[in-house]
Amino acid sequence: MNKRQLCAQETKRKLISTALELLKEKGFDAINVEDITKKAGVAKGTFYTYFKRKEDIVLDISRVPFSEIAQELQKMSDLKLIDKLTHYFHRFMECVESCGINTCRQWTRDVLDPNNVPENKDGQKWKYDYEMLRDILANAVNTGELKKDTPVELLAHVLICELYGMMTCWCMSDGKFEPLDWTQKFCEVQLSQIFSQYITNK
Amino acid sequence: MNKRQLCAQETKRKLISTALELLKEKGFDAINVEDITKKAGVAKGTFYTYFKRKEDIVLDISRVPFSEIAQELQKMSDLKLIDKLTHYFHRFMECVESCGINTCRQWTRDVLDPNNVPENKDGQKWKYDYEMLRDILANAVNTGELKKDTPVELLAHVLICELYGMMTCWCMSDGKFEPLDWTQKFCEVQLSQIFSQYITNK
DNA sequence: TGTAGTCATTGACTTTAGGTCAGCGAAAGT
DNA sequence: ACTTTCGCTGACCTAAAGTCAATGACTACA
Repeated sequence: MNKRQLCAQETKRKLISTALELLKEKGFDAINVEDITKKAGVAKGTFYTYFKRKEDIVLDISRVPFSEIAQELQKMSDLKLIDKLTHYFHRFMECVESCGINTCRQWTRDVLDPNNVPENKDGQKWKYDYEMLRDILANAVNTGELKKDTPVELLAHVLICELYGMMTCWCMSDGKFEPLDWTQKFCEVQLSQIFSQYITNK
Repeated sequence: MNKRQLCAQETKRKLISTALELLKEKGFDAINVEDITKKAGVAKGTFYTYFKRKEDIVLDISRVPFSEIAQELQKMSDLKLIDKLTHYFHRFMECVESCGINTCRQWTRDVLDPNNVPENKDGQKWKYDYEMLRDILANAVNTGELKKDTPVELLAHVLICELYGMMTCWCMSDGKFEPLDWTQKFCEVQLSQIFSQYITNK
């Protein structure tokens, strides 16, 4: 990687971190592209070298932390199903919370943006999350931790709805509850409940 | 109500129904205020007599159908808890689906809009829905259908997250699954599961 | 029935901010 | 040393949200 590429990478990183700061502080609608570029020390046009639209930078902000969760899960294949799911829920909400409610709110709005929903775009993130959960469950069926007749897809769908719903409700509530507390309670009280009739005692 | 007020009411109704048509067809971002007013046969300025911002009309579209659900539930006080909840989930998703995915998507984006989140604004709709569910559960505790030690708030929260999550995921999926089918399956397979340890056999 | 007042309606106008692009110059390639 | 590449610049463009003074049909009251 040569000097020019390093500079470009640094500029993009600077834009993303500056945008995150401003988003946390003021929210997406209250800032404009020039606010971001001025604070980052570049010209307005530079923004559009890295992001097609103002909204796109929000999706980039979350990309790194979320991709880490997937990597973590692969290293935990020996954990029990409930513990694995608890970890996933916990880490997901941890990412959500660390980005701040303004960022998370705009991220959700972005993902619901018709421009991002079509195939292969960021609106499909929910699908990767769903598939990850489905694979975890399917794996538990294979290892015999869950019964053969477990409705894997339905349960994965229930879980993904719960997760995204928790995030959505948190944003709607304007941060009136602690997402990590609720997640923990949910995992403690409801996770085993949801799986009770499918879990074996192996 | 005099002629002038009737005309005004009719104009607003016309704007709302025209907007719903256009939203279903093209989506929020693809239409502008003039598209709505032209098709409704009024001038652009008239729009702003009834709605402060372009976004506000979407919230009004959903107000009537959703308020009907609350009324229905009050007439069903003799139903069993699970049946009551099943009805609520079913009717909620029916409203969601009948508005069309574009409208629903924008409605969710609207409700997440920082301008609508503060106290007393439409962003708090989730709270009314949560309170409605909480009251249904609290009532079931009073009648003895649920045990005294039922964690009413946690369960109401789980349900509201599931409901809003289902809607959010449907929008994100670009309509790749049938919300009514999924709701029905969820109610059949999971509702009794969620309450299993709290339900009495009275 | 006449007249003063109200208010829904109008559409030209303002404003704002997202997005474009031709040109620049430092770095890379030869 | 010369050419090419490409990240960066910022003045400029443009679309569309939102404003407002003027209008005239309707209401209210004498």
